[in-house]
Amino acid sequence: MDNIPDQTMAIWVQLFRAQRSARQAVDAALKSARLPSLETYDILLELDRAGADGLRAFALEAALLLPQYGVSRLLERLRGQALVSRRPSPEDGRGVRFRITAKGRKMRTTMWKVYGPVIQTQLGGRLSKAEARTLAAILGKLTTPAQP
Amino acid sequence: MDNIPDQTMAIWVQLFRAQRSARQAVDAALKSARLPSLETYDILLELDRAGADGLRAFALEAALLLPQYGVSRLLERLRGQALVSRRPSPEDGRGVRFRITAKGRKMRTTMWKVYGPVIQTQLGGRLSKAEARTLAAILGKLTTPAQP
DNA sequence: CAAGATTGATACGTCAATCTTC
DNA sequence: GAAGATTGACGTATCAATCTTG
Repeated sequence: MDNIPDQTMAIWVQLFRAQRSARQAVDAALKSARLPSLETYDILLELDRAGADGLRAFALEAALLLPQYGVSRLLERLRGQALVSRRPSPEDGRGVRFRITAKGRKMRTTMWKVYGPVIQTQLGGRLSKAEARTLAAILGKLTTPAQP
Repeated sequence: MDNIPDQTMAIWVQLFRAQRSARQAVDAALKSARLPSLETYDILLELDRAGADGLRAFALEAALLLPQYGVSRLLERLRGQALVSRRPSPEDGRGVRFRITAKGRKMRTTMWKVYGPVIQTQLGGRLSKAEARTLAAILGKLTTPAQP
């Protein structure tokens, strides 16, 4: 009657739980340190890597898989906290370039000191090297390849 | 300088992506069929399993790992759509019992017809049985055991 | 006072409409 | 007209305060 194999359901449930468990641990650690969200970290990381030229909003959309308005609203808030700055894009009158500020760079470092150890405890520290390699290989097969 | 091994970061990124990829596929399928969210499905499933006596709100909190107010607000909406019903708990004057309605049961079935095939395509269908077993076993190690 | 549950105020996410420049 | 980006309106999530019964 129910044609979905039990194994599929088991994987789905485990994948869901494992991710939620790790994610909640990170969220809780950041919050208890009164630091911004993981999403903010990801944006700061992208902008830090991008260097002096910064990034266009659509590049952040692609990198973080956020919708346009999500990037727009999030960057608006980060700018309010002076973690990023913006200026019109020189090469495209429609565009905007965002750069990380010195304060933003410092914030990212502070966040990493909390974030890094948590994922080490939650993930790396619970698996042998062989298990970690196996896990990464199998999970890689599950990530959606580009859609038609 | 950076003491978190690359492997830990790799697992975290892959775990995150794999879950997001599957989750987004499910969300998109439900939305394009104009059906309620996965969270709603989970509540309906719990209530369906609970049978005629239904469940207390705090039992749903525990089962779904939602905060109190989350359960309260979500059930309030589901009741608005007549998918669940509520009545005062006979054994505890503070409590409330929620039950799934016939309409709710039908909705759950309808949702499963969309939801099930998507996870089969996204997850089970991409792995061999051996990989699936290995994956489930390793992921099981990552789920947080009870906190002190 | 603690447990169960709800609610007001507020923050954040989402959709569709909009504006500007290409 | 399409791409890049923002915004108003609305729905949902979150926190702290509250209410009731144990």
